[in-house]
Amino acid sequence: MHHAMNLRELSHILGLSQTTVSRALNGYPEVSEATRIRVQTAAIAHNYRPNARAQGLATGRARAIAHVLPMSSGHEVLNPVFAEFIGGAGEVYARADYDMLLSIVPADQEITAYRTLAARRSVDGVMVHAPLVEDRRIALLSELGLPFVVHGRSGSDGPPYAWLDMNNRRAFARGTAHLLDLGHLRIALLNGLERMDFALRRKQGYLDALAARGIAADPALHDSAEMSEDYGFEAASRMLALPNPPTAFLTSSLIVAIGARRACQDRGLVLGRDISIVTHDDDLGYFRNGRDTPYFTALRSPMREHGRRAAEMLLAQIVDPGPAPRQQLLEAEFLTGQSCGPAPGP
Amino acid sequence: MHHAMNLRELSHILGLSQTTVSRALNGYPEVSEATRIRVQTAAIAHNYRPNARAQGLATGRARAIAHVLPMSSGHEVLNPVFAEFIGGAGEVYARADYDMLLSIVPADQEITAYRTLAARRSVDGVMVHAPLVEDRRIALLSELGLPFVVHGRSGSDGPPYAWLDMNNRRAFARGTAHLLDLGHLRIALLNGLERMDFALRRKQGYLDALAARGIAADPALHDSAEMSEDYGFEAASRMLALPNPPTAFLTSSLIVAIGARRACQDRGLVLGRDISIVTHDDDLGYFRNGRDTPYFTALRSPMREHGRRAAEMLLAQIVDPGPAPRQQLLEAEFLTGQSCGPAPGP
DNA sequence: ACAGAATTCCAAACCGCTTTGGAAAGCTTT
DNA sequence: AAAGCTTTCCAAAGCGGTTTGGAATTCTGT
Repeated sequence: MHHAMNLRELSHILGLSQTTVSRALNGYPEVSEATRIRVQTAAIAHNYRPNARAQGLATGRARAIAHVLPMSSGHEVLNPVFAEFIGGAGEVYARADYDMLLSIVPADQEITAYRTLAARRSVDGVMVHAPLVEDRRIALLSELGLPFVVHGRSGSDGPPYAWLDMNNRRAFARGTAHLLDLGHLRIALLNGLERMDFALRRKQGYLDALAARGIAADPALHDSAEMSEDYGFEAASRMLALPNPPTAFLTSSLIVAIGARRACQDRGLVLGRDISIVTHDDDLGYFRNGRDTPYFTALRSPMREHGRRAAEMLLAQIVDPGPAPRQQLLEAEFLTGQSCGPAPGP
Repeated sequence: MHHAMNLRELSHILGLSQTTVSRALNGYPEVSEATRIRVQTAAIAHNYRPNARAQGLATGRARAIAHVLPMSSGHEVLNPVFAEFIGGAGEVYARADYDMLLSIVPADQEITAYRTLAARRSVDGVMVHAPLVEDRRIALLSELGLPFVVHGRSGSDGPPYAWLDMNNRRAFARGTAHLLDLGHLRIALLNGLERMDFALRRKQGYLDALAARGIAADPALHDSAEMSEDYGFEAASRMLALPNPPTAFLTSSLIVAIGARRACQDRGLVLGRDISIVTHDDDLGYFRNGRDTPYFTALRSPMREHGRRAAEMLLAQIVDPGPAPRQQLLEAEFLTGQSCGPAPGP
């Protein structure tokens, strides 16, 4: 275990001042090319890297981004969707030499967590995950003057802010329309929690498509909960046991679809013949919708790519806070799989 | 947007020196209780929190832990198992007022990433994920003098280091024995990548149990790959198509088991009657093995809890580097589900 | 050969905190 | 009232970088 080399020591070794060494390493023009090379090779040879905290203190920039994940007493911490998004964002940060700070805080301390982040100057920016229909974080962060990007949106009013979202409403309208085109009339929606902004928009899309064909939505065919395999299984089982069961499901995630599939299979229903499923697909690395050809007919929206783009937006905003906040609305890709077929005859 | 309050300003407001204010806030005894209260209320009123980088620079401690996740060109970044572990660790860090630094780096730059972390003094400790059978990181971190805890183990030789692992070998021996007890003779193993230490140990456990009954392992009933749903599906499908197919599967994760289940169901086999599955279960929040009663017969090893414990080990080691590195070997819990039955007669 | 410009380097201030070594003030003792 | 303790506070020196304002040196042009 050797002590860490620091700037003073390195400059002593080189017989130069700290100023010159610092400038040589940071690419300032006031230093001759010869000394720059000499300094750089010495830095590598002695394994010198500037102390992150000293550098941060001097420059006033943390070169770090925070992702705050609320942890309710339940289990919804780092779900696979967050994980994939964070993976994408992390790639971008790594390339740009930014650190990622992951804060996992009890849900009721989330606001405090943001305030602390700002007051302590721990990070240069914040990524906001999973916005609610009404989300206080957006106003808070604007007030704190901390650059941020929201993955998703929240409501529709208020001053503009930077966000990146998929067009949930259109995607779910499209999925519903696809099932309607196949003749399905009893289409069930297994949605996420509808205090989440994205889930509400998805429901609106579903209702839009039904309304466009003059079909009344049946409340018995609509459920909303945290997305998990057994939620999909239980909700689908319950609906299939109705006197007038659905002939198709629209699910809000692949995991829910898998649960729904299990429910169908348990009742001996064959997917694509007796029953149809259209699902949203976040394109998770560890849970793919089929290897090469899609298994479920799906609306795909690649989370990893969302993470990359959102991170790039945030970094750009930090480097140049000037321009008005940007927005990106991405369309989901429609994938035809093997999980859909025409509505079975009566 | 207001500027951040700092110590100097706060001390001016209070008419005290920075020293006194700092000591009042950090609980030193040299300050009267009256001024301490006066200082504390003023700090809250003016929303003062010490600048993280200045504090770190002065104390020499970062109050941060790094988790480095290698990102190969494939997709194995933040898999759900990592995510769950990190969630558990993050809870502990938050309670202890530590930050979590998540570094996502290209796999070939992982060693550099650790060196940089050490040289820049970015963190006080490191968590090592997913150790390989031969893992260079352990020697490197020892050499760098950076406290670390390994989640898992690597090989068996070399100087001791801190780790937390489940008893993979015993767990898989037990799972195999359970199937043997049910009369199964053709038991397939769908393992993870066997350059990972945990996967090799699991294979050993499987072989142990077979050997204990004098049964030769059939290479056709053994596969190993990155754990995903479609790997489970494809490997199981392939094996079921053999002239002499397996009557039971032992899978290395719930996700693989779900894929295997799909393969069985596609061939019309009923789980627990025609075919049995025993799986390892990491007890992931978002992918539970049944809601209240287990669906799959499983060896459960709660990842979240692993994360908590490993984080506690690491923090303890940072606070007091004195004692010899600790190790924790946890036993998996055996859960009886509905996925197993006696071997079908010939 | 010399003034003036350009190049190359450095001493010192600063970022915001902690912590050391006293100093000043308040209380007992004798 | 002086001496000796506590109690309470402060000035100043780090921590390890970046950056400003000059100074010393070398390079031009005449």
